[in-house]
Amino acid sequence: MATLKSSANPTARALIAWYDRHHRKLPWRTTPTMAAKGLRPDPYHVWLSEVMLQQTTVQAVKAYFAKFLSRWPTVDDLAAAPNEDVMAAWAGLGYYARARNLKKCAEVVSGTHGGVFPDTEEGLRTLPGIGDYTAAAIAAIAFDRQAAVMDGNVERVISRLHAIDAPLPGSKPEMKRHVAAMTPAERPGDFAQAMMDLGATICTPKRPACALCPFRGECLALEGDDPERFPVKAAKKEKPVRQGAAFVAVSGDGLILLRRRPEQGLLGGMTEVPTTGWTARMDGETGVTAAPFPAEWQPAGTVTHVFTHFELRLSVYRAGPLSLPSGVHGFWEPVTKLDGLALPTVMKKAIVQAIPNAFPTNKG
DNA sequence: GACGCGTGGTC
DNA sequence: TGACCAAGCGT
Repeated sequence: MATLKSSANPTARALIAWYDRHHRKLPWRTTPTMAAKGLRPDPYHVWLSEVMLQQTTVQAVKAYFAKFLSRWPTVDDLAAAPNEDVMAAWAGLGYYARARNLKKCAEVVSGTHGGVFPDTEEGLRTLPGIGDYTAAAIAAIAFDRQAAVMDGNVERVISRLHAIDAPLPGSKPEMKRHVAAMTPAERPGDFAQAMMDLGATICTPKRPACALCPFRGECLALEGDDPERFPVKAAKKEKPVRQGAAFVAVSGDGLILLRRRPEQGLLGGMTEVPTTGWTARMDGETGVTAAPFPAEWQPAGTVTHVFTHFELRLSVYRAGPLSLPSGVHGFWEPVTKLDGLALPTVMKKAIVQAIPNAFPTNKG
C-alpha cells in the first residue's frame, strides 16, 4: 500500500497514511493493500452496502448485507426476485423507499445494462435510489474515479478543518468545493473511505479524539479550541405527537389479519395490522369504533414509536379467538409464520403488545 | 430548499 | 431518559 505520490496534496497524503494503519475492516471492503494493487471491490457489493448505509449505522447494516448477498449473490438475482421477498428481507432496516428503489435499480442494471453497473458518476446518478453521495461513492470506491464524496462524516470533518460557521445544509456547496480540492487522483476510493472512517472514529460528533487526528496540525476548529461546535446546523422542528389504534385479530386456528400498505408514503408497500388513521387527536371515529369488523375488541395497552418526523402512540386492541369473518379487507397469516413477512418494527411492536410471544426468536 | 421518510444506539 | 444522531434520496 504505497503512500500517495508527492504530487498529491499533503493533506490527502496524511489522511491516506492514517487510513493505511487505522482503516476499519468491513465486509463490503477490499483492503487498502488490495486496492493499491488495482483490485476493485465488486460494484454490486459496493452499491448494496452504500444504499443500506444511507442514514443507517454500520452495525445495523452488517447482518442485512450478509443476508442479501447470501440470498441474491448477483444483481441479476436481485432483479429477478419478487418485490415482496425484497421488502420482507429489508424489514426492520427502515426507510423502505430504499428497498423499493433498490429493486428498481437492480432491474434497470440487469435489464438495460446487461447486469453491469455504469462506471461513471453521471451514469450512476441516473439510477433509482442513487443520489449525489451514492453516485460519487460507487464511482470512487468501485471504479477508481476521482469523485468528490461527501456524507455526514465528511461534512463534519470539513466543517471543523475549515471552521465553517455557515449552517448546514446551506453550506454544503462550499464544503463540497473543499472536498473536491482535496480529493487525489490516486486512490480516490480509499481517500473517500478514509474521510468517512476519520469522521466515524476520530472526528466524532461528541468528544472527538483530536490528539490522534492526522489533521490536528491544520484544523481551524481545534485551533479555535471548540471542535464540537461544528458542523453548525439549522434548528430542527419539534416532533408532533399522533395517535391511533391498531387491531390484532386472531382466528380460532391461529391466523392474524394483515394488510398491505399503499406503495407510496410512510411504510409504503409494507405489511401492517389494520389501524385507524394517525391523527393529532384521538376522537370519535379514530377509536375502537373504527375496527376492521365488529367483535369483542379488548384493550391490550399502548405502543409508542418514534418516526423521523412524528411520534406515534398506538392503542392496541385484540380480538379472538374468533371464526373468520367474511368480507374483510386484508389477508390472514399464521401467527407462527410472521418472521417471513414485510412487517416494519412499529407493526411488530403492536403485534407483540397483543400477542407477547408472537416473535419468539426476538427479545420480547 | 423544505419536507417526508425508520430504526436502534448512545450518553 | 429524552435528544441526538447514522455512508441520503425523492419530490
